[in-house]
Amino acid sequence: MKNLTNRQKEILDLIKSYIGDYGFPPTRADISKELGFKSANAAEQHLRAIEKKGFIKILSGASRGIVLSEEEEKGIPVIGLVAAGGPILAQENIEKRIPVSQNLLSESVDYYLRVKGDSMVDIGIFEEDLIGVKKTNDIKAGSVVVARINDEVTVKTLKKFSSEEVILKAENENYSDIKVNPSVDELNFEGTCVGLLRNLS
Amino acid sequence: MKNLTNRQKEILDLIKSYIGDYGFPPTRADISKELGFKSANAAEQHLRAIEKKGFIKILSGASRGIVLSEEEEKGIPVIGLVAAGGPILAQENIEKRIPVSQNLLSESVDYYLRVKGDSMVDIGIFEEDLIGVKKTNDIKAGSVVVARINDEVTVKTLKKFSSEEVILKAENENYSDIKVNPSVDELNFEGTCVGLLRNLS
DNA sequence: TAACATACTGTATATAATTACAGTATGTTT
DNA sequence: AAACATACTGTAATTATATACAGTATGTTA
Repeated sequence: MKNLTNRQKEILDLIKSYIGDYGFPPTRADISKELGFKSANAAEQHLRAIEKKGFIKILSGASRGIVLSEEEEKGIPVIGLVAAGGPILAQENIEKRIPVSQNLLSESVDYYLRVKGDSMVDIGIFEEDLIGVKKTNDIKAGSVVVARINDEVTVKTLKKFSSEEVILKAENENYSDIKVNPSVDELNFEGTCVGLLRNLS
Repeated sequence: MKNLTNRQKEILDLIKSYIGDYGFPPTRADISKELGFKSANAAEQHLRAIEKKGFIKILSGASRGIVLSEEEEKGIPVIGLVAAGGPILAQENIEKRIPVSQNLLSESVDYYLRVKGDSMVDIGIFEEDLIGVKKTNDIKAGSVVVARINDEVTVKTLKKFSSEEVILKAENENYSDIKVNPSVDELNFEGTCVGLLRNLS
């Protein structure tokens, strides 16, 4: 599936948000009004382009006949084990998908990560829990982060964050802090933990 | 909200199932075709009646402008504090609703209950967490249950369950077991805990 | 440099869709 | 018995919507 241009992304986002608001897709005129087009045909042509790239299906003749493609509806990916080397969201890491539901966790979740190990039990994050992760560069000390140190993905509380030293704290007294020197070790923050799901049944 | 007639229910169900199939509501003609009406006006008048009873909202002028009412979209209720005396799911206890998403927790959840207190921290259930509760009579020792003892609602692990004695265990060493004699105290099981949601952000 | 994609405006038209009005028939409520 | 709700058919008008065609302008790809 080819990539959308920024403008096309804007239009696709508008369609999704319109459906969220009204429960049905917008007309060409609705889209044009929202984005300031003076001709409904601008929207029409964008829709054709987006359809060509496979993100939507246009049902000919039907009013508001815009159908989001499978991929679009799929929902939020759940990541099990992260294969070393690749990006977290690589296809092979995706265990399943959870249907989107906006208000479930207050902030938007980019993916769910299945927790391995017991290093966070003291703040109630247990093995096999799913933590909701938001991809962000806005990393703050004190928050629970998903970090990648030399290709290994770990979930910890960020205790200290400076260019000389980063301290990651396990919330379990049996574990000691992880100290990383960003100039020596490769350190990336994959995101911040904004929520948690657990199946008990 | 008045009750729908059977025919009106059929039409409402058709609308929901159409939305499920296509992602947008049907036109009057679509409804008529599906139900065998020879006039689109039959559908129109049914819609008006259903709107009058509060189950849908018709957006005037908009094609396919049928919006399911709050109650129809329901979602799963979130219960905050439970008012003494009444049923848990009474309207006044419902804090908000979370959109349905079937696969979120593996079993079906009837409602979410906001956890008060720290009596379950040892198994990672913290204050303000939302536990997913399934109403069931199939109560098993070892599972986390929502019980009502003399009108007070509590979440505990069910340790022993017999007609002479019921033992509810707090998962926190600072609390001791609650022993209840069902023939003396009023004891009801509201449901079993099948999952957990937590907002961290 | 030609072909093509992106990103629009502007006009026009066929058809999709809502919706009003006029009926018919049956059953229920006051 | 009158008034009203349900459950439709049938016709028609207006408006909503999709969509084709003709342009303009800019940037990218072969």
